[in-house]
Amino acid sequence: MNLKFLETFIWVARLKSFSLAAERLNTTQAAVSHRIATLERELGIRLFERDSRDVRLTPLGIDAREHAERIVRLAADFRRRMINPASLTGTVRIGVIDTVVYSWLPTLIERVREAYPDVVLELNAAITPEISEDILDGRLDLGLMNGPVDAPGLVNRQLCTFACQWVASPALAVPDGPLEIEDVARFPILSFPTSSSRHGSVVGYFQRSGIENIRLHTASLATLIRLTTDGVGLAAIPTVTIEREIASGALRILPVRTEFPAISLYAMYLEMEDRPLPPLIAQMAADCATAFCASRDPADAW
Amino acid sequence: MNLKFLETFIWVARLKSFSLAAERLNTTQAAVSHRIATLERELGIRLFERDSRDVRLTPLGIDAREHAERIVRLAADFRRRMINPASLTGTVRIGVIDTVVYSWLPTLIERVREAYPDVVLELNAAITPEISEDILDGRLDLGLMNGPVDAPGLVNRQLCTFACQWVASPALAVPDGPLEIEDVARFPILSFPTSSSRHGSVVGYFQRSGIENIRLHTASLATLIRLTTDGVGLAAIPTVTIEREIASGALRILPVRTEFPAISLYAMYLEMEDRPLPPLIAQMAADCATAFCASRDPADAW
DNA sequence: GGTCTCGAGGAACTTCAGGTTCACCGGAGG
DNA sequence: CCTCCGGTGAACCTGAAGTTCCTCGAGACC
Repeated sequence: MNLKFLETFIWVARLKSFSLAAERLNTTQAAVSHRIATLERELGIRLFERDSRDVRLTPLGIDAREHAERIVRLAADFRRRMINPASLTGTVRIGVIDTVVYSWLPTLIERVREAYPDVVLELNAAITPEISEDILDGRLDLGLMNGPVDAPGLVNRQLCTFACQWVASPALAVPDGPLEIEDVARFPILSFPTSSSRHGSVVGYFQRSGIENIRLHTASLATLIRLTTDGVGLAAIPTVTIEREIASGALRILPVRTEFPAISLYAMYLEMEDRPLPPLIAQMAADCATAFCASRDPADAW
Repeated sequence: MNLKFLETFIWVARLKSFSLAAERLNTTQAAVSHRIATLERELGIRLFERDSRDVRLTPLGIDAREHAERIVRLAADFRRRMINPASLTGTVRIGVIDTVVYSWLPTLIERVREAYPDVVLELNAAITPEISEDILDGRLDLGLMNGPVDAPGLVNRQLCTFACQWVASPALAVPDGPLEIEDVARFPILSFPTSSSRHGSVVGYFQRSGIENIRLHTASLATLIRLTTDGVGLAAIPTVTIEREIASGALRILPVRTEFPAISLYAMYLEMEDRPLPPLIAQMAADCATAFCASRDPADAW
């Protein structure tokens, strides 16, 4: 019995397909078929019921899966704990959303450099749905993004939550004092890229209050901030990412009654026997996020 | 990472020697060296401190050993639970002491035949020290004997305890009524083979009462029973092994004040990744022993 | 009904991890 | 100083596992 075989078994069970599991494990479908057949022969039991339609676990297989997952998890844990950080090498491809870039990402990069001097980070700023797809398709190793995302085998690790506030340039003619959501909707709204999860929050925010006709502009966070400081409109942004603009007076927080929902950041990766780094870096990210929140107003970040 | 490598690591840690571990694992010392080196390279840490004197675990190695044992145990457990009994084949070499032969061994053989039809049992009756040595040297797979025995990697599983009573032939001129230990010592004493653990009990029994000069004869249990029924002397024997002789009146139990110590039976085997049968048969032996005790006077067997 | 597609399984060949053999080395001990 | 003992390193070998390619069976679609 072999850990790789158990891992293969788990992936076939998760994805209910030999060929998808093969793809995920970077091997051929025949190899997966062979591994499962070997396991079944070794144990003398049938793990999967196959027909041309799909692949299902047998009752014994369901049992076996639980055991197998425990063993593989324990083995991964062993590696993670025992491995010497200095000996880790290679490249980790990380997908990040802008919110992370503008909060604790620099700290994380610094800490990774210190802890794993021979590890190269390849950072890709993108939006959550793109990142999660890239992780599932093996183009990225780790995502730092909105969550959680539910997909077979995807580990979601919560990092922190950031409060969002409506902000505007002081130059913009926004009345002083408490604002209703309708007051906000009179201005152009600057939102995140159309297919991003954050864009959905903005649209949902107004829909819940029955407001339909809003003027929406979309852009990435950096551009958003720039446009907002330029007085193009209002934006709901995690306050921790615009500390400088608020301090300098380039942006001011608007006291809107209907609170904009906070966003939760997650680290995500596929648990793989031969890739110890993603969970380790996810752990560091959690540490960085916690440290970051501790140094901020608990109303803004927790 | 590979379960076989972890198992090798554990054995080197247990035996504190590469070559002994190699012997135990039926491979060459170079292979063991290679496996450890691979593990150490993979983890980037040193697991053992070697010098010409001996092999010791490093502090990190001590940590690793605990994790490794947990993983290997879980994997063995997985096999044991999932494996289809009907698919098990091969020969299991079992060492048994006579007490087991004369109590529940036939039941065990029957049950094994039913549960594992393709498994061949090779039985060897011997005394405890011989059996345990044969297990440690790989000449036997399982022992059913006195215990416990403490040796690295040896699993001791308690099965049952049998009370021992002094018995004699009614033909022998043993006075009726309660006997003192000194009364017993006046007769020739029939004991177990000199190097057996049971022989030690007999000698110790008299020594504790300060009795030195006893006439001792030694033989295996079967011969012992025969000699005792023939009136050669007295013997302290597990009552459950001489039920027939007592029922027929060939032997009678002597009411000796100083109780002879009961004996505990254990199943013993070396936990090995690729040998699922010994623990399974040990489990069946425990079941047989429990059933056997349940059908006897709880004062005789428990 | 023919045929197209999709996924599992099987056969033959290839690859490489891991094993074996053997020479070497360093310390202990006569 | 020599020898023994036990671990290491290197070269070569073996076999388990992987790859490639083919077959097969079951829908799905025309």
